[in-house]
Amino acid sequence: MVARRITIVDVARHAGVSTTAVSKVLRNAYGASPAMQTKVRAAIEELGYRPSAAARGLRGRTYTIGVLLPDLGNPFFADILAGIGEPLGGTDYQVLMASSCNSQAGEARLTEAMIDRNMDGLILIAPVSSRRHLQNVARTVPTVVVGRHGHSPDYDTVADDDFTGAGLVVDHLVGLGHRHIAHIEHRETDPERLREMPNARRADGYRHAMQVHGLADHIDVAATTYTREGGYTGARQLLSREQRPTAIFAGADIVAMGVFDALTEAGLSAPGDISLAGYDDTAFASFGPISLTTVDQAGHQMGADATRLLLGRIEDRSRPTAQVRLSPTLVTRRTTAAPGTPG
Amino acid sequence: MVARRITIVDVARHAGVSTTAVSKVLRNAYGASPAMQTKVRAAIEELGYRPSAAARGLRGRTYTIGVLLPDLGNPFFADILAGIGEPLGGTDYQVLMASSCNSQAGEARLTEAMIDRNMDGLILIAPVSSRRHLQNVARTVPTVVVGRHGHSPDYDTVADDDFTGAGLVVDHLVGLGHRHIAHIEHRETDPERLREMPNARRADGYRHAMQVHGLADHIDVAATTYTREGGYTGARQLLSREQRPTAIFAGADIVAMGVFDALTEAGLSAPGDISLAGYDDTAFASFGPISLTTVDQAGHQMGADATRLLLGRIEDRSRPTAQVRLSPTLVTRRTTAAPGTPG
DNA sequence: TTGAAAGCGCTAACAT
DNA sequence: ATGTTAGCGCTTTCAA
Repeated sequence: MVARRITIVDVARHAGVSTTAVSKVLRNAYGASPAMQTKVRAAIEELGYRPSAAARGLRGRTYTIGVLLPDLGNPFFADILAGIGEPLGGTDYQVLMASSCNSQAGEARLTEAMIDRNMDGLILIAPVSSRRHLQNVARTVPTVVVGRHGHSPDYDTVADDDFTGAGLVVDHLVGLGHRHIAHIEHRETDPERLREMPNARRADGYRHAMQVHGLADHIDVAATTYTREGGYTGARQLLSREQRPTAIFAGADIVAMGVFDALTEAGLSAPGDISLAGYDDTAFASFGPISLTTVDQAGHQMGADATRLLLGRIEDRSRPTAQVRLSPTLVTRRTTAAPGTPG
Repeated sequence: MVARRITIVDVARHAGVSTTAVSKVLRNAYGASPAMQTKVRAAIEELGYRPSAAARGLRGRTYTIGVLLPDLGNPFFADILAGIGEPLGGTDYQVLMASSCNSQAGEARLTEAMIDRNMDGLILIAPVSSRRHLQNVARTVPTVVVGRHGHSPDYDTVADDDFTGAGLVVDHLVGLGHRHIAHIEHRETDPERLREMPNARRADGYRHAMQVHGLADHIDVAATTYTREGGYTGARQLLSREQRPTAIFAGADIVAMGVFDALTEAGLSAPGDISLAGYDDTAFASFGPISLTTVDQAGHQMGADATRLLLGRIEDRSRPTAQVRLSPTLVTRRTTAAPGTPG
């Protein structure tokens, strides 16, 4: 009932050549005459042969790249994914993704699963694992880490300059006349993550920019999480301050979404009652009724760069690692205005 | 430099048994005494052995389930994904996803890629491929199709009762006093898809419900696509009608998002100027400033049911196919009100 | 340039 | 209950 799959043996027989010859043509390897190539390709075509990636993996490559996402709910990752796919057009590589649910355990399980499935390379997006774990992964399989700072001799990195990006937001708000600018950050205590995670760099950038503007006394941070719930909780904290901020810089658009939930609940609006800025420039930010001021960190390009680095590392595992740092840009929309501007 | 991977041979040697014995323990297969089990498990533990899914796949299973998503931008799919993972906890199965970019070519390429990688089973979410292609896939590998109607002897299906769901929305709007209720649908011409695609069923449900309420003359459909752009375009069409509708039923929340874009642009709001309902009950719908009336189609449960059906089919490929039909429920929020209600 | 033959790590018949 | 052996479909030496 189920048709037997066409194998390389069938192709070889059909073309009247050896399986070795077919293999060489498949891989564009050295040692196949034009005549041989033609013959083999014709046989492949006629038989509708497709190589088994699983079997190939046992000796050579699986032509599979694994992408680890923290979660699917955050629309920012869709941008990165689109970028990742771009340089792969026209190659035999396929991208397979998995979501780690933002947990160290999940990341460990999934990186192992991808290694066990002989993937040729891994792209880890904003991983929360320890540096040690990342190194172990990278020593086993070519790896690129996206959205996390810190050099490594074992993996390449692509990240946005989050420190500067946060500064852009503060500069913008100060320029509008704000002084009480609060920030909602993702709570971080681990010293390693404090150095490497984008959220920590943004919080640092916020603090630094406030100081530069002589507003050190007005630094006000609500430490929650980079989720919609975190934004809601953080905003409630900030709104109940004795000295309520006139502007909130949420560390991510998804956080700003939660801030909006809290504002709505409190009968407030942005920018009428309070200015609000996010980070990531997700599709949500450009949404008409919201029109969120945010920071574009070029997710698409981050993804494309990551793929290019990975393909390079797959070809040559010993080449020195690279660190790509992308410059963010401010996207001014309608949720930020001078304090006291009527809604 | 790169440590050689531990194989089943290492484990066998370490435990002083045959590789067959180890294999049996790994698979909980018949023919391994408790003593043997203990010995082997200890060796596995000590050596930190993990089986190569790739190698296993060549003979048995890869313990990998492939999920095909139309796109990552639509937050509804995150719900389904969460549901898919649920019954897999505690098993050796891993879920690997890929996004087909909503194209037939993409779906064909990715289903092939998953088959070439020896996946044990496939879950196809709202596929746009021809029924013929789906059958071919399902005859090659156990397959469950989610979010698409139509029986098949080869694959199981899980779908929401979209026809009824659309009726719920119309009933609600009519109950509020609306008569000019318009619908934005995903344009469909292919007769097969007209029968099977959820969007077509929703459009049918809308038309049918309008007739039941004696509003056949007020049926008004803008045919675009189930995207934010489609919602925007459709809304612009509807807003420029001589007889402007007092309510719009968008076929999906993501479409409603585009409608909001258009409303904002036109200086209108919901429900003040026009009532608006969506479909899917995504995270976006519950967003405070929006609070969209919509239909909950229990994405989580759809995913969980799909996985259970798939696991069953993997165990027994010859069992008859099942069709699970889930009942949608209306989620009333703040974008719908009686016509003429002040915003 | 071509092909024969030996594996990759595992599972499944088939002994014992 | 345990082990021996032959593959799964491919790639990679290594001869010819």
